[in-house]
Amino acid sequence: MAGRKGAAKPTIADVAALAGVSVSAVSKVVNGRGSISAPTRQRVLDAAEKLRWSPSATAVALRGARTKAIAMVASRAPDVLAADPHFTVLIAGIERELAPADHGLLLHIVGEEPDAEERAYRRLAGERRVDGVILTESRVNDPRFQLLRDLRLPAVLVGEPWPDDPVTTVRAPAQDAGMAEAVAHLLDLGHRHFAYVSGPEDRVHTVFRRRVFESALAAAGLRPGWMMTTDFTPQDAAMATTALLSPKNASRPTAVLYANDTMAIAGMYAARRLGYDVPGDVSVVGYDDLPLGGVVFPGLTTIGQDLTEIGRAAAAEMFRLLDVARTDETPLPALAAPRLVVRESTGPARPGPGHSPR
Amino acid sequence: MAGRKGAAKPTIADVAALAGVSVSAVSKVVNGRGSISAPTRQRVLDAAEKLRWSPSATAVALRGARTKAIAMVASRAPDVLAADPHFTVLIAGIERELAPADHGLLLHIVGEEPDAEERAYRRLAGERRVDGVILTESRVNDPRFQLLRDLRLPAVLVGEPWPDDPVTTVRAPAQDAGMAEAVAHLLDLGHRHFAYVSGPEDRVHTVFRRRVFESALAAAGLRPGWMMTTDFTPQDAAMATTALLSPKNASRPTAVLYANDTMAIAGMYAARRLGYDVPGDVSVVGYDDLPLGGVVFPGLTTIGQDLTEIGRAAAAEMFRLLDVARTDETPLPALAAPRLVVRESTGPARPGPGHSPR
DNA sequence: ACCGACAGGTATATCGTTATACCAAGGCCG
DNA sequence: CGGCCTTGGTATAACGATATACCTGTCGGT
Repeated sequence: MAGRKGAAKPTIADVAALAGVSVSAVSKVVNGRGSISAPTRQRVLDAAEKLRWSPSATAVALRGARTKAIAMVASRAPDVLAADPHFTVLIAGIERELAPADHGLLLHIVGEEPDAEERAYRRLAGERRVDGVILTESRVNDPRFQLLRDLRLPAVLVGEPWPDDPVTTVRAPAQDAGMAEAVAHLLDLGHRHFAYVSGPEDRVHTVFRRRVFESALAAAGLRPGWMMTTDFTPQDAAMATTALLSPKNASRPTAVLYANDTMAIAGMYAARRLGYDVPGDVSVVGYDDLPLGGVVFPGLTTIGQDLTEIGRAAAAEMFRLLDVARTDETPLPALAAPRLVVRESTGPARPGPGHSPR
Repeated sequence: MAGRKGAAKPTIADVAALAGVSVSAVSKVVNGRGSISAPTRQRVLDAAEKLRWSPSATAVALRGARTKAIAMVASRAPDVLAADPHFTVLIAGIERELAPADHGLLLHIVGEEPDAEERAYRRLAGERRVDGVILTESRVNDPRFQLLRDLRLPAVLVGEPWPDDPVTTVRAPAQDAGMAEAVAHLLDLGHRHFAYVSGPEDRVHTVFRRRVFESALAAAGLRPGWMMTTDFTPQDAAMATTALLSPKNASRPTAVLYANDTMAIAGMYAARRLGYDVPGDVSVVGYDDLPLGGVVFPGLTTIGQDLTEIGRAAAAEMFRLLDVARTDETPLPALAAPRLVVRESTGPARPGPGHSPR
């Protein structure tokens, strides 16, 4: 019952035959290149419509044109991805630009082993599957940029690059604004003992935000607070928080900042589990402003960035690199700087440091 | 400094020239087809290695072979994706099978408009970009199966299909086991007033789980409880919960089940915000068992399923459909039925229904 | 009346790979 | 020793679309 028309997929030759013209004529019509009379054009269009024909992407790609596909390689362990929708939101933004321009997004999730990642890139480039690559999570001395350069694959990085890394980058202006605002907010509330729970050490944004964090404290005449490194999982964040707030820790922080929202949420409840009140005993700040932060209780104070817009901007930048005309000519709005979103997880510091639970 | 070798990408002809053989010989070596003497084979392999050559995916695809790419189309609004890592985990599982077999995953995130989705499929099929499609979120009278059949694109559905929908399906056995277990658990704890907060009505799993929920209650001689429909966002779940627990609601439920974990977490804190204790006043149950449920406080009791394994199984099933040999010959373990994971968000029902907050 | 320009097409080489058909040389058997 | 198989290759035609080169009328200008 389904598609009783001939079994095989139609080719440009079928369309030409049905329209009674040559294949060249069909090609010209669909690409608007030569000069074809209106009636002929219409016959071709009708024939294509009738046969449900559209040019084979592989044939077009082989002919030397573009693949019309962009790759994104995410190198995080599955259980990290399982907790944090960060990537999904970014991807949704990328797709918003790609889809209307008829480009596809080839997604690769590779483990954290570095050679697995390199192999993935080599395959992508060697097989000429994609026109470009969007990268995230820049690392210190990231080998990927040089690799992609060698492979002659255009690349766009989302987020902060290591200084002088030669790569096109998309990021909001005033990257440090959010963190600075958060520290100011907490200082206002009387906090003097801080901790920062970061992601892995090799991530540029870990190093970068840590630096902003420390200099904001230094500007207030405070020594850098506690620095905890995690693997980005909420479990690890909970463990780090438990260690920070342990009664054995004589100089417990009263304010803890986390590198993403899910870690902050995990930390917030780890504190509660220990008997601390949030924000009464400990103030908590996240990063990203994902929807979940708005519905937990207490609501999560966090540093917000519009990941969807950042994704769109990255895709648009890739199109610029590839010289692809965006379908929607209206320029994308400028990216907004990260901003502090104050909810309920931050509050006045209790007088005197080193207070105990209960 | 980068790649001072000739600028252009090497082709099979370059390899053949360097090895001093014909292109056919090279092709035979890399595909292991004809009979080639060991020394010749080695020279070819060395040449390929030296030039960093690998066969162009487009050329191979054009030749009539496979694209070596699978598509997955997710049709959820971006803000839903932003909250729920469900898809990311599934995708990670799919990739685990695809990557070693050198297959790519082409991801499309389309809005919820139904024609946008159809267009996406038509493009994928028309352009012959992928060998098959993995579907999720089966809908009632889902038009996609017939469409993909017409387009002759192999499809694998993840999750419960509408009865008699003609599609290859991957799902755990005893789909209703988890929900039944949860209801039994709550009955044991003395609960008699239930609510179910579901996703959109047109999703098959909404209808299906609702039915299991109702029949489990009926088996205990109870009338079906409250049924709330949401758009899957945590915000909507919070609103639904607030309505359920409103003092104006004379027959408030003492146990609420949610269609996913983020909704359950949102619901749990909506209840707390109203002054109810969880699990003291209200018990809460989620679905999926994502990592976050283990770190919130109180820990989320939820119906767990191994989404990563389900993703793997879907990819493996696709390979079976496409007649692609899996690289890892060891058969995948059978999928486990959804099971209740008891944490802290469920507890004994307070005597007497209709209790008030505080 | 003849030339050139132009509209409206057609024929064909090309992209990189693989499969089919083919071929040459050597060994084995009757 | 002639015929036939096997080994180790080579030449070439696809795959589907596009761009280049080419052809054929028709019209305008001189």
